[in-house]
Amino acid sequence: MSEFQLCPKFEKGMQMLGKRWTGLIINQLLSGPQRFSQIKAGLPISGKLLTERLKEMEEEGLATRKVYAEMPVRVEYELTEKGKALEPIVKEIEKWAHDWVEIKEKDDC
Amino acid sequence: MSEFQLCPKFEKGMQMLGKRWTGLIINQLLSGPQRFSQIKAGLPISGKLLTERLKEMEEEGLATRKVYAEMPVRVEYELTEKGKALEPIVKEIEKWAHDWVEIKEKDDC
DNA sequence: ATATTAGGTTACGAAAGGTAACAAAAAGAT
DNA sequence: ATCTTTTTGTTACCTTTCGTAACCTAATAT
Repeated sequence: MSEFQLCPKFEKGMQMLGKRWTGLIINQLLSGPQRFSQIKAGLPISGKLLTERLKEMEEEGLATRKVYAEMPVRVEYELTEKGKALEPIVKEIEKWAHDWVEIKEKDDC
Repeated sequence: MSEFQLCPKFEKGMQMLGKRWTGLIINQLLSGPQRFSQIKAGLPISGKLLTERLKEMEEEGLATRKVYAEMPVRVEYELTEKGKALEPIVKEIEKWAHDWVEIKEKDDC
């Protein structure tokens, strides 16, 4: 017995956000274009996984990758319109987390 | 070099939603308390994973499990206040998916 | 005794995640 | 010319999580 009247668009969206790190990377990029090492410094993610996620995000049309052939090469990632449109979701998650998530230490943020 | 000024509550929230199936299960339960088999019928998830996720959701305080000792046993899962408070997030994801996700087939939903 | 039904659990191979060492490319130093 | 440094990855290797299918339990019905 299997009846999936689930909206495929919604399911797809959930799959994207429901992938480890993706939401946090988007949050990081919401504050503006950033280079690889900056994103990495802001999150407890390994280089391997960050590369992987950024590649996926490019393929999904959430972010763009730009290479600047400078001194040591500079690579910047920037959210597309589609990516920036995720901001309300991230903000709602922030609100919810603030109101409902308990953390041992007194980390009020 | 690692500088994580990331809010732990936010990170925790992201970890919860950023886990496969969790978002879709919450969406399913937003329409009211449901028994195990109903949830399973509404999603392409295996019984094993559904059990696992529901257990995690109980531990996180997102849902409760009630056993009714009837004919064949009936087990119902229901969102807590904390769980119901996720509704705005789910709605935002629905909106975003509707506006931005493209699907091959003409599944407008 | 056997079958049925709901809600799981177990075993096992496949896929994804995490860590750490290594690589490419290009400028600058020796 | 060779060596070093910097940034952005990549590879090898091991652990954890997923996914499928078979099996289990308890209570009734046949």
